[in-house]
Amino acid sequence: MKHILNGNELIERGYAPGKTLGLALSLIEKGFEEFNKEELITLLLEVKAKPEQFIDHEILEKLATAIIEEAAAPVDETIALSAQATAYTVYGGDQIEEGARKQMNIAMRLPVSVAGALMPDAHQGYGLPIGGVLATRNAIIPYGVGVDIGCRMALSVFDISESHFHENEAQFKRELIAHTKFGAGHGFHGQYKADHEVLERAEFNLTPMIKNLHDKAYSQLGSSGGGNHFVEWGIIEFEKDDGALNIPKGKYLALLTHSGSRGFGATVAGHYTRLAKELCKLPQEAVNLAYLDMNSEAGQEYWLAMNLAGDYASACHEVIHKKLTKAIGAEVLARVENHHNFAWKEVWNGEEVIVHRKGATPAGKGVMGIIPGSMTAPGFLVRGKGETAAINSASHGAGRLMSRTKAIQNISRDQMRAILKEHKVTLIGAGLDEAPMAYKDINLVMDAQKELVDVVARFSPKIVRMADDGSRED
DNA sequence: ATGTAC
Repeated sequence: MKHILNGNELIERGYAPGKTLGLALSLIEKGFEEFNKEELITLLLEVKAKPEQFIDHEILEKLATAIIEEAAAPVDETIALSAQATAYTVYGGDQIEEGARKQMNIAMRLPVSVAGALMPDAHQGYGLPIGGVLATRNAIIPYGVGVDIGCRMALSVFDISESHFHENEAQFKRELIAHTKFGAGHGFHGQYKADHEVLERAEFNLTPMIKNLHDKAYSQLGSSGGGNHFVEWGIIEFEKDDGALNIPKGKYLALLTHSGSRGFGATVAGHYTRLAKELCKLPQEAVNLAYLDMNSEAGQEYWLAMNLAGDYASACHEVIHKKLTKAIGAEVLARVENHHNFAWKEVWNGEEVIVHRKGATPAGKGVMGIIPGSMTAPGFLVRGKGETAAINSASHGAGRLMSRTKAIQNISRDQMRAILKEHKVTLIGAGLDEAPMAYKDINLVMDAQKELVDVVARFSPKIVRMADDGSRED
């Protein structure tokens, strides 16, 4: 090397480390033989101070251009992640895929993260894993709630015996077909549209975007959508009297529904995720965890819209249950419901936090919830034990064993028919991606969360309706 | 999860 000038000397004299420093060091090798070290430093500091005077310089033009560009570039607003992830508890660890753990590790490095937990049905999602619970300080993460805001379960227990149900299965199947609606984009039209007071809520006027969704929300009220959503008749068994629900031990007909906030919630989720990504710049590995400050206008807007979507999802279940209860002429003995894609303000370890449950069932002490299995595996009515390490949560189901594509490739129609026959389950709709074999063993998942919930009753699906195979439904 | 890309 011709010159004895090194990078550290330039940094000491006020050159910022990075692209321009490297450029300066390489360019001085292309000439300046007559310059001594001090003269070189003076020259380079001059370029840095007044780059515009050097933009026509034969050698230093590139350096001057880079300095001007750097000065014009916006300040890097990226929020740094903590080097160390805050510790969190994993339930059913040996059944949880690596991708879900990696995502949770990143979430636990957010500056707003207070506590987290992975439920035994956890698997990889966008941002926060499905089956992930995250408590934050004064921040709400749209992708920590999930795309289907207010996705939830609802159960009605009827005063109808198992034998009465079996003697009239054809009628129950008929009513299930008559009063439910499945498929992406689908809803009710004209006189078939349902009504509910949620449609009168003032929050529908919160923003023009939300106002524009009112018609769609009206039309889709009481519909179920697609994917893993279902409406099913089944038999629920209480092995002992339940005082809280006032249900004597025994078997009853029950209706179990799984669906969310349809197109309304999906559009709200998409809008505020995009907004959060604009307002909250995070490193590449964490972009889908962009959060909104709860005190900001956007944060407050999302909070109201999310709660509206949650109430709308609840209303959809209520409409389905009312229609079917009326159709079969039954009396409802008990009703249980819960969100499993939502965020709540809760106190955890003495601090008010925002608890995000993305595919997780609230399981505070004494809180009832529903954890479905699959179309042939049992679902469970549970009572939370209020486990602090799990942030008062439990799994939201069995969790997937195979991705949708893998299930379609690996499971045959015959296998599907055989397992339905074996469990005496009648199925309307559904593709192979929802086959029972695509899911983990719910019994193993329940075993892994004995510290989180007690089982109150066991639900066995009998007549299940889901959306037809994806692609062509029109 | 959702109509088809704000």
